[in-house]
Amino acid sequence: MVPQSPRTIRKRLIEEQLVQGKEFTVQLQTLLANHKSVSAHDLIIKILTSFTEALSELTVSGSKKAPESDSLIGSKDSGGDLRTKDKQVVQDRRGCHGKRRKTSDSCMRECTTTEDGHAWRKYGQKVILNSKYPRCYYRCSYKYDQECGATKQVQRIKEDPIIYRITYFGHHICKSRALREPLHQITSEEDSKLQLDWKDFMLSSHIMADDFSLEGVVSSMTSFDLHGLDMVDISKFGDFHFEALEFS
DNA sequence: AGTATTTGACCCCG
DNA sequence: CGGGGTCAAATACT
Repeated sequence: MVPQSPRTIRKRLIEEQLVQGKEFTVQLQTLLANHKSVSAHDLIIKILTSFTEALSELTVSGSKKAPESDSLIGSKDSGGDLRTKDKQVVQDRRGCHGKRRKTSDSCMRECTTTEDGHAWRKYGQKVILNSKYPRCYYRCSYKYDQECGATKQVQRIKEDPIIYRITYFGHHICKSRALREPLHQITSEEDSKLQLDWKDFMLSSHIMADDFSLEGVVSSMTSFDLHGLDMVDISKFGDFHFEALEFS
């Protein structure tokens, strides 16, 4: 008997949780098909527990994120070397936040679309050394509404077909845009686009086939809370998204 | 008018 | 010291 490494054990635990989550969801699908939505909430809770367990396993190491000391007006930090310029604005704290650590939890994927079902607000763009295309910085649109700390970076890496490298940081604790909108407000055109976007997103996760892609899928799933599920057509996510959960 | 994006300033960290 | 992440004023959009 070869002793299993902690990594292997963790991976097995995560796999168990995800497989269980998959089974629960299949049950839920059957249940909803039979219009017995009474115990659906129980199943949803089980599903969320499974994914949350798996997610916490994935993020337990290296996720010691520095709390964002959001701009306290007037409290200059110890450095405080605001450059002297004619147009200097007093108490300008631009760029005062700590640089993101490489160890902070992140996942990367390469997609043909930047759409991922979440609402993002662009807050910056930078030219990157030795890169043909600029890198764009996005934060969750609900950063302040729902204190959601998720961010992502998008950088085009290839033309024809256009491929974007998208790096996600943090996890959404908000309800995503798609889930906030009542189903009847989504036009058929938007609906089919959403499906394509999701398919592309999930397929790209499959292509990446590493721990991080798995984390991305799981973090996406955990944003489906009870209220969201009330509004969303679950069958939309039924056919394709689990193929991304298979371990390679 | 309210909201989103652009863009240069600012500064942390390797 | 400079690359790159974030801020926020200016600008564009709806």
